[in-house]
Amino acid sequence: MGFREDVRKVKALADENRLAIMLALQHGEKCGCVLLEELNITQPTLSHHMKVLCDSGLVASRKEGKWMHYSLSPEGISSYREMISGYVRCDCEKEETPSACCCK
Amino acid sequence: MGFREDVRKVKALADENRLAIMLALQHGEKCGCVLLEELNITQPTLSHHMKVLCDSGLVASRKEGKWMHYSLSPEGISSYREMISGYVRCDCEKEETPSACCCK
DNA sequence: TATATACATTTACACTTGTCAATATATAAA
DNA sequence: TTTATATATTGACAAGTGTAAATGTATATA
Repeated sequence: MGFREDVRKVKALADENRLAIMLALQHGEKCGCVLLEELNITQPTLSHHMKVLCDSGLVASRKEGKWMHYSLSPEGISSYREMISGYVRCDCEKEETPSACCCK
Repeated sequence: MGFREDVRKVKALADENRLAIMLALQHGEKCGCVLLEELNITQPTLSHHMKVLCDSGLVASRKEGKWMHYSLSPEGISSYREMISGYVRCDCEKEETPSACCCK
């Protein structure tokens, strides 16, 4: 079974601060120093969380001068949702009215 | 901020064995002893994972004699997907063609 | 009652993870 | 070059987590 990579992606969101970062980036790109002001964590801790999010593919980064700009990755988001959908769904396709299933 | 409960739900899937259990239950109800045969873990470990999944709401349990029958919870699945969608999405609603966004 | 089976709980341990202080690196400005 | 700013890395530590052995509990059967 090769769930290791999927577990890594799931774990990328298994933290309060990283959930907060995902919300903070929903309205567009932000640099690290701005995120740092919004979250009650130190700079090394933020740097650690951004690395986890970027490694998962959910967040993309762009360096400009001495600033790092972070933004949600459309491909990463799409891929993440599809991955989750593979595990969090029932077998309704074999039912009589699959389109009415809760998992849709 | 109150991400604690959401983090707990995310963490419910942040384990290889629990992902495997979600797949094993996709085709319908199974009792613990059957799951035990499919996974390479001991009985106490399975019991622990089932508790985590049930507490998250993703899995429902039903006791029948000395057997515990586990199944995916439609409500739990629906709720989980909605919760994830709240974090893993961009701000496309404010764009010109939100329906064409990757996050849909 | 005695025995067997299915499952839960307790306990202990190794491993992982989030955190911050200290330090390092890179870039821009004075 | 010197100084200030933004970020990354290292190291240490406490807390959390997955695991299995041992044990407990409930139910069914002989």
